[in-house]
Amino acid sequence: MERILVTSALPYANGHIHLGHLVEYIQTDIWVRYQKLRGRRCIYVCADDTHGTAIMIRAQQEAVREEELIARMKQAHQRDFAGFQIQFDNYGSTNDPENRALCIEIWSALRRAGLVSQKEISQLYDPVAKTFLADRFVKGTCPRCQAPNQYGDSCDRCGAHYSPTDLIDPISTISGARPEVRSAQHLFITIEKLHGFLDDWTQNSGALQPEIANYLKGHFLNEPLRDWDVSRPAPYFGFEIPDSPGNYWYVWFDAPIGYISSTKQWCDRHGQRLDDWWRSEQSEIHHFIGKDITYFHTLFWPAMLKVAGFNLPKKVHIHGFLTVNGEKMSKSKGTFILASTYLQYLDPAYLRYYYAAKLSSGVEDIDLNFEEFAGKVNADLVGNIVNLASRTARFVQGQQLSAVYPDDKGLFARAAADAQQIADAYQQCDFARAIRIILAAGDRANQFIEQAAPWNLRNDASGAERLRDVCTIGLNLFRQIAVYLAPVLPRLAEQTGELLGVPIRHWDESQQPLLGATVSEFKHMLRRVDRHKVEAMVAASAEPEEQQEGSPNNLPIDSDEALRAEPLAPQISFEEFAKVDLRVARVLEAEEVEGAKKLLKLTLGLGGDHRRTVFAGIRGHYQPQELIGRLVICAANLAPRKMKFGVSEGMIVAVGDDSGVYLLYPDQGAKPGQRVH
RNA sequence: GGGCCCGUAGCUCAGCGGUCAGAGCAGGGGACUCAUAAUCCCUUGGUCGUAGGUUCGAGUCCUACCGGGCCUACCA
Repeated sequence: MERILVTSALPYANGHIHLGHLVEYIQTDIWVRYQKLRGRRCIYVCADDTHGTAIMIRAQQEAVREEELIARMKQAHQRDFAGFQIQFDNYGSTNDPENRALCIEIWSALRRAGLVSQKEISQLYDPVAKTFLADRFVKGTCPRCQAPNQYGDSCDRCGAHYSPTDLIDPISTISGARPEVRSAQHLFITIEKLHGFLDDWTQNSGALQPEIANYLKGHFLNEPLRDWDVSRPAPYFGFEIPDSPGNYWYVWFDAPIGYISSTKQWCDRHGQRLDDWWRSEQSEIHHFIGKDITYFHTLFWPAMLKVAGFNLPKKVHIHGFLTVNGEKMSKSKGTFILASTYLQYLDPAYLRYYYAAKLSSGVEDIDLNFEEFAGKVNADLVGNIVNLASRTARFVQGQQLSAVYPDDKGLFARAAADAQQIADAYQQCDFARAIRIILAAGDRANQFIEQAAPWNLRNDASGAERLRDVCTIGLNLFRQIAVYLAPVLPRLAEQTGELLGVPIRHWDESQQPLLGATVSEFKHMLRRVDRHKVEAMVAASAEPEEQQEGSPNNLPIDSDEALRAEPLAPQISFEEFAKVDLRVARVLEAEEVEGAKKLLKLTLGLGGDHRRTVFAGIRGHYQPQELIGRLVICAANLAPRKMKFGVSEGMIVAVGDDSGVYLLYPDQGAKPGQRVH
């Protein structure tokens, strides 16, 4: 195939990217990077989905123009994606002029095919906000079970389905006004006329996973397809329909067209013809979507493409949802984690790897379990894979790898032969299988190094050649794995290129060992997951208001063990307390103290040039790296104390004993130098 | 109401009609010390949700039931 065009679903401009979205974008990005690594001509396009009532209302609430809102959100989305190394070839917007032009083109085709009809629809209307109300913007009392505060389409208490006009005492969630029933003319697409085509395409084209094909057959295609309502009366934020003034295309009509218009933008920038990508036998289209938007992409969208003469998707890859610690993401539990929040605390490589290790080609949900997340990354990635480089490169720093590949008992050849299986797994989106095969190669490599014991060869001149050979093998086995993992961990592939002086560019580099290359100084490629940071991320994501809603009965029952172990000190006066000057300080530097078992040497900043050197007995409980930048509380007027390793000019406040030490941190907003009162 | 998916060791999963059901992590024991408390070796652990059926033979196919998740078109 000459060209491969890949898309992810267009994120809605009404909210920020969170870890649930990222399942899809990371999955797609891995697949695209795999294709590119194989040397295939592949582009990855996406865009912001910007239209609809929700955007209009939000813009009203924030008192900005819609264009401003969506521009701001697009910028935020792109920054989040870049932070996770998701590499789009083009990122557009459904509000771009290219999209309008393509909407018109496809609309005309639907008109010409006689598929557009007009019908009058009765809908609830908010007279205050002056807008028609989608079901989700209406609340009221369930007509069946009398449950209050139910949405306009169904009751989550008794499960009844009804029309919003059946609700008792309905109110608009936008203005609080009582909605009235109004009717308006809507435009419909008679998708039933394409029923035969959809039967065939969904069941026989191979574009859909079997369970999806089944689902469609059992649910939609077993009866006449209902007409699809594709217009909304003004006011609506979207494109006005040229031949139906006052009506706008429903957001789900123009959203998928964004796939094409984003491609168009890329083509215009690269001197390519759009038709070579969207109307060509030599091009295949792959959509990656979540299961919630299945029918839009497997019924309406193929119907539109068919009528307008575009290529049909070669494959619609449908994935499940993300749960966190086994439950739906929850704002109150701090498991509704935004991409930007994650990036403040953790390396994106962790999540890319973790998702890859859990993703298969099915539509099952995947669970992000933080305990497993930390364990998997630390054990598999750092302990097994990266450790291969870490434990061999240092022996041959600044030297060259052997000129002839030494006898490695067939290890390199064996892993080279795995390439086909790994490639198949990537191609089928069964990344979990790819990772399993790759990890097995890592295990074999570690076993080899264990047996070859390079550390026993280094001090012996006669062992120098053998040492070089062993490290040549170890580093090549590592590099081979880095090639296989390059789609998942692009940064690791880059670092491997830097270490060995030859960049990784192609899958086939897994097939031949690298010889004679000069080994650079080894630098850590990936740090272990710091569980404190995971906790901090969850804490930062928790919405405090909802936490307070928790019943007092849910408070943990604390033992008085700590109090008994260390009884309260004698009472003091306020004046005595006030003598202690506690200050907020920022950790500017942190390092382990040579020769000391428990001490870390910290440089604290109190703002401006005011600095203190403090020795704290927290080594083993905190990594120096993780402390840098944090705010702590320091006893600032304590007399300096000479210690074996230098003078300590204060103390930092912490609780605990040898079994665990916990630093105290000021809440957000505190500034260095502020006094504790 | 209808539909789809899932239910295999404490956890995450592999196994998709045929050797005594496997891996990683966690747990237990040992070795090593090059490495980011990394690595290596050994080891504990499952009547494969339940009950029937098809078959010479079933986690593996069929049926029912139980449990969990999700979807159900003028919701983005």
